[in-house]
Formats: sequence, structure tokens, C-alpha cells
Amino acid sequence: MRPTTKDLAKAAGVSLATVDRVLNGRAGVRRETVAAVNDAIEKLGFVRNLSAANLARGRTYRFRFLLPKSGDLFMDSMIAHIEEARHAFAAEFVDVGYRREIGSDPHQIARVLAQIDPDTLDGVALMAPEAPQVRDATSRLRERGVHVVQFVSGQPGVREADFVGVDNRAAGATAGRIMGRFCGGRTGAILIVSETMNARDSLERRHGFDFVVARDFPMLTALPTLETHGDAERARAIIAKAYATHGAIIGAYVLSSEARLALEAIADVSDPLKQVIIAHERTRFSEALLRNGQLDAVIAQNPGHLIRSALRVLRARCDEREPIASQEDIRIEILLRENLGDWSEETDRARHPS
Amino acid sequence: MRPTTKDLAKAAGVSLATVDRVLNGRAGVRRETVAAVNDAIEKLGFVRNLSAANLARGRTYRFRFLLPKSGDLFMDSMIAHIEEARHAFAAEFVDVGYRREIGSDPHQIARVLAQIDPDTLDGVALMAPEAPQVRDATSRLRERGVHVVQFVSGQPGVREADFVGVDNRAAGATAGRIMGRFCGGRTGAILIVSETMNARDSLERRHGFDFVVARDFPMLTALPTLETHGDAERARAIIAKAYATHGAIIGAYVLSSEARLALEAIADVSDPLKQVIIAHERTRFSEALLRNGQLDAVIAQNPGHLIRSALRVLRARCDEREPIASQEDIRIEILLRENLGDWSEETDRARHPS
DNA sequence: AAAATTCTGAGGCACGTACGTCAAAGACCG
DNA sequence: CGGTCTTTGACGTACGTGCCTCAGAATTTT
Repeated sequence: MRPTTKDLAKAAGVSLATVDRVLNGRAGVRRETVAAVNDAIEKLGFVRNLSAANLARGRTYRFRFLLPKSGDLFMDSMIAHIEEARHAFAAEFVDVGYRREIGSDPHQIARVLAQIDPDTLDGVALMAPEAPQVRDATSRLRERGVHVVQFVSGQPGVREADFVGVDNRAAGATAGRIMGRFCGGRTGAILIVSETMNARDSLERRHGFDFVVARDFPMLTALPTLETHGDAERARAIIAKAYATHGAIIGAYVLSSEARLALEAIADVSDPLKQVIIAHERTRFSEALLRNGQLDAVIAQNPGHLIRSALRVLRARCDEREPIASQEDIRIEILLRENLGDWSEETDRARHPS
Repeated sequence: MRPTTKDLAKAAGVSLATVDRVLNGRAGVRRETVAAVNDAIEKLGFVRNLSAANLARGRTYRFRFLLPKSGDLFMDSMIAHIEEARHAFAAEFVDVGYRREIGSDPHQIARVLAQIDPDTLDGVALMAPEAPQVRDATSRLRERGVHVVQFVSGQPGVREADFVGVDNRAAGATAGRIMGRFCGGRTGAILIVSETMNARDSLERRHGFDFVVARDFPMLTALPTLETHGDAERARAIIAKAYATHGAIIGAYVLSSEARLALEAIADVSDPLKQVIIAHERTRFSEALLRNGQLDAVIAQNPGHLIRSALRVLRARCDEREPIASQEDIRIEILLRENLGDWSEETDRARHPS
């Protein structure tokens, strides 16, 4: 059996309450007493029983996802997974929710963060563009005792907060290699479309893509990024123009997480089956195109994993534990028609039509 | 606050002990009393607090992975991740271990399973080839109260036990598509190598691969499977012979989880850079080849995920909960050089040599 | 002696369980 | 047939699990 606080108290020659004060770093204990307790902890190899502790203090964890107000299918999928996690985590007294309050103005984001009440919230997972104002507001939030996870957007390795998401340069590079290999040595231009290039993610993906294409696939020319700004009309106009002016477009890469508008426009003004088309993120829409061959590959991060990971990291921080690195490492997934998850069922139906 | 057993007792007009008996399905309670308690549970929306229950019971979970005696790098990686999980799960009173006792003889496997003592073990994750004897032994184990997860090998949808692993037909199909696309329309033969074709996994991968190649890439000819039987000499001999007799081998697909022998032999008797080579599972070895270009793609299942998933499923079964399907769904990962996990660091080094 | 510091005791969190109680149902005898 | 004894089913009591917390006691310090 593992040693308990009782054992500690006996070994250190103090009462349970004193042990508890040392354990939780509260004041009112002499240096020597603290040392005695710590020695006992060391000697007995004491590890506190977190569930017993949480039971005793009636602890609950209250976490919120702060999401962009904008968003299309990818955001929908995210929210669906938050909803799923809500139920799964409820049993462990983790209260999960989300709010769509994040705009594009850094000051507005900072204001949202400033209004968070540490008494009603233990942690937030923030999906917001990078900006100095946001970084500062994040730091202040941390100082007020609210844990923060940079979620999907943002960058790894910032001291203020953990990052949960993929390395977007590597994701772009992955897209680049698939593009290169799928084009099979042909020479031509690659159309590149994004919702906006103001987001760090898109920039990084573009960098990664260009790096690999330039180094390993010199026969391909990556065109300048077209920005749809989430406007279907505009998307179609600029994409049509691109196909008209460049003769030999043999592939298209849609950088942004919301790919629908761009992909619809591409399908409208050209033949998607004759190009290599790559997009990001799995949604109803991208999945359907992948299945019917209009999309050749999707680079994705698993939304369920993202969300559970953010919650686990927040919890670990609340408990002053270190998260399990290998579990919280979000993989860059490559999705083809065959590894979407129900390939066998599909072919079974094809072979035994009901 | 969530309702407690105390609230239940009051609402149902019985004592805590009776509530407990109903909750844990023990005998000695009249039908009407049971109904009364159940009504109260319904009405109050009672959910029992598992950690409090486990605390009171002093419950621990004892799970073991039963692994093949044979195995090379993939098995090493698996074991390393079990070791990691051991530590991570210890805090939640889950005792994780493994034993390498599984041979290829179904009777031997059945004997191993028969010797498991339900008093010392709550669940096992079994990585074993499929066989009627094994299935029966699994059923008997379940009847003796030990939970079983079919791990990596085995098939989904068997009533006896949950399955944690990927759909190998889909994995093979994924390999098939990548092979087809990466070959870029060239005509030629594809070498196919496996350790053995006695394992269900290899068979299924081959089926999936063939299905996709036959349907979508008719210019490719998938050669008959060569079996190395884990013998380096033999591997080199048969592979050399294949390259000698078939003129136009433009790709190679190594089906089995342990790919090293086959890949070494291929590199010895041909130029790996001039073919499309695809293998399964991420190991030190496959990773290195991926980085230096000798391997074009790796189809993998994430070992850390596999192991945590198996443990979570076992735990859920012990607690009579339903596992979270989306979390326990193991993805078929496609690994290229760029999405191995440290691509940015790598290119940073290239740009800023130290 | 008052104030500040350090420490203890007892009760509580949500639940499990050994043991005890109590009534009804038989069993047995004269 | 009544009366006593035992068995059985149905339920309650009280304490334990590892830890936290608050009121208050004991010890210093001022």
C-alpha cells in the first residue's frame, strides 16, 4: 500500500493538519517542521492521492474554450467535439464549455481575456491570432490564476501558456511533399488559396510548403497566395482569373482551415479531377470530396484529440503536474480516401450491395 | 452539487447501506425497495462518484499486456510505451505490466490464458494471432471475470472482447493508394514482402492493397508475397531472386510490422532511391530511412495511443462504463519525412548550422 | 499580558462494508 | 395446538478510505 498522510504525520512527528499545510505550501509552519515533513515524504516515497484530495475539497475544474466568432465547417466540427468532451469529462468533475467571442481585433481579444473572472474559471483554451496585446492579456490572466492553453493557433514554445496544436510549417511541408509526389514529375503551376494571410497558421503553412516544393520539386511553381476573405463571390472571381491567366495549373493547395469556399470555386471554374488538390482539416465537406475523388489529400489535426488534449493539459496545470508529452503531441494526419475510417464497410457494401 | 447516496437514501426512504446494495446489484433487497431506489436515482439524476467509490474500496486496476515472444523494433517501441504508460497510470491506481509469453501455437496461447488468475489480474490486452482455441480461451477468461482486449492483432467486432487497433484492410488499401500515386503513372511490378502470411493482419493488408491497386492503378502489377520468416539470409536470397527475374520492379511494399530485415535486403540488392518503398510502423529504423529518402512512406498506428487506448478500454469495462468511441478509434497514420514530428527543428538546423 | 505564530483535534467529503438488528417463517417438541 | 428455538431475508449502524479545513489550543514572540 502507498504511504498516506497519516504515515507522514507519524514519521515527521507532527499532526495531519501540519502535513497538509506543508503539502499544499500554506504558511504557518516553521522551517524545521517543513523540512521534517519533506524528509518524511522523501523517505517514504509519498505520493498524494489526488482523487481523495479532490473529494475532500469538493474540487471541480471549470474550463472554457474561447473560439472565433467566425468559422464554418471546421469550427462546427470543433464544437461538436467539445460537446462530446463535455459529457465524457463530466464524470471527473470537469466542467467544459465554449464561447465564441474571439474577433480579429487584438484589443477586443485582450478585453475578452481581461473580463475573465478567476473565481468562476480555472482555465481557458484560447484559439486566437497572435498579437502582442493578446500575449500580454494572456500573461495577466495567468497572473490572476487562470491557466491558459494556446489552442490550434499560436505557436509552440511560448512561456506564457502551453500550446496544443500542430507545427504548421511541418503541416505545410507535408502538403508540399504530397503535392510534389502526387504530381508525378509533371511541370506546372500550383494554385494556392487561403481565407487570409493575416493568420500565423496560414503563413507558416505556406512557408513549409514553399520550402519543400522549392527544394525537392523544382518543376512545380507555387503561385502567389489568393485570399478569399471568406467571400464566395470574391473567391470565384480571383480563382477564375488565376485559371484564365496561368495556362498550366496542375494542382491547388488550400491553406486555410475553412476550405469550402475555395474548393467550391475551384470546382466551378476548372476540373478538379485533372488536378492534384490538397486542403486542410476534415469536415463533412472535405470528407465527401475525398471520397468522390475531387480532393486528393487532406492534411488534418484530429479535433477530438485537440480538445481532449487541451483539457488534459489544463487539468495537469491545475494539479501542478506535468502533462504527458507524448500523449499531448498532436499529429499531422494525412487523410486519403482509404484511411478515413470506414473503408472496409464501404467496399463491403460495394461487394455485397443490399 | 450533484446528488449523493445520502440524497438517494432520503428520497427513497431507506438507509445508505440499502442504496449501496442496489447500486452494486447485490442481493438482499426486496423488489419494491429496489424500484424505489431506482426511481430516486432517475428522479435526482444521480451519478455515482467513481473516485469516492474507489477510494472507499481501495480499488486498484491490474492490467497486463500479453505480447509475442518474438519481435524486433516495433515490439521494442511498444514496450517502451508500456513503460511510459506504467508511470502515467500509476497515479490513478492502475498497475500496468507486460509479459512476453505469446508464441505461435494456439494451444500454447490458450494455456497461457488458462493460467491467468482472476484474483491477481483485472484485465489483459492480448496481442495474439487469431485461432479458435484462442477465442475459446478468451471466452473462458471473460467468464472468470477477467476483461480482455484484442490488441493490434485480431479483428474488430468480436463479441468476446473489445478490439484496439486499426482496420488492416484499410491500412493496406492506404498503402495501395500511396503506392499508386507515388509511382506517378509508370508501369511496372511491385514487390511485396512480409515476415509471414500466417497472420491475419498481413493477409488483410495484402487484400486491401490489391483491391486498390487492381481498381485504380492497373498499370501496376503486385507480385506474389515473399515471406522472410524473420530470417535475414532467406530474406536476401528470395528478394535478390525477385529482382533478378522481374525486370521492372518500380516499388516495394513491406506488409509486416517488423520491416527491418526486408528493407535491409531490398537496399542490398537494389537501389531504394529508384523505387517507391512503403512499409508499416514507425521504429528507429523506419524513421531513419524515411529521413534519408530510402523509404517513401510509412503506414503506422501510434503505439502510445494503442497502449493508452487499451488501458482506457479495460478500465471502462471494469467500471462498467462505455469507452469513448471516438477516442479509442486508432487512426491509420501516414508518415512522410515532413510529419515525423520534428521537421521544423530539422530545417532550422539546416539553415542555422551551429 | 497581548499578539503572533505554530500546531492539534475533530468533523467532513462520497462512498463501501462488516456486523448487527428485527421481524417473519419454519422446525421441533411436548 | 401452543410455545420455544433457529434460520432467513431485509435493512440499518457505524466506522473506514485519504485527504482537507476550521476552530481553537499550545507555544513562542513582542
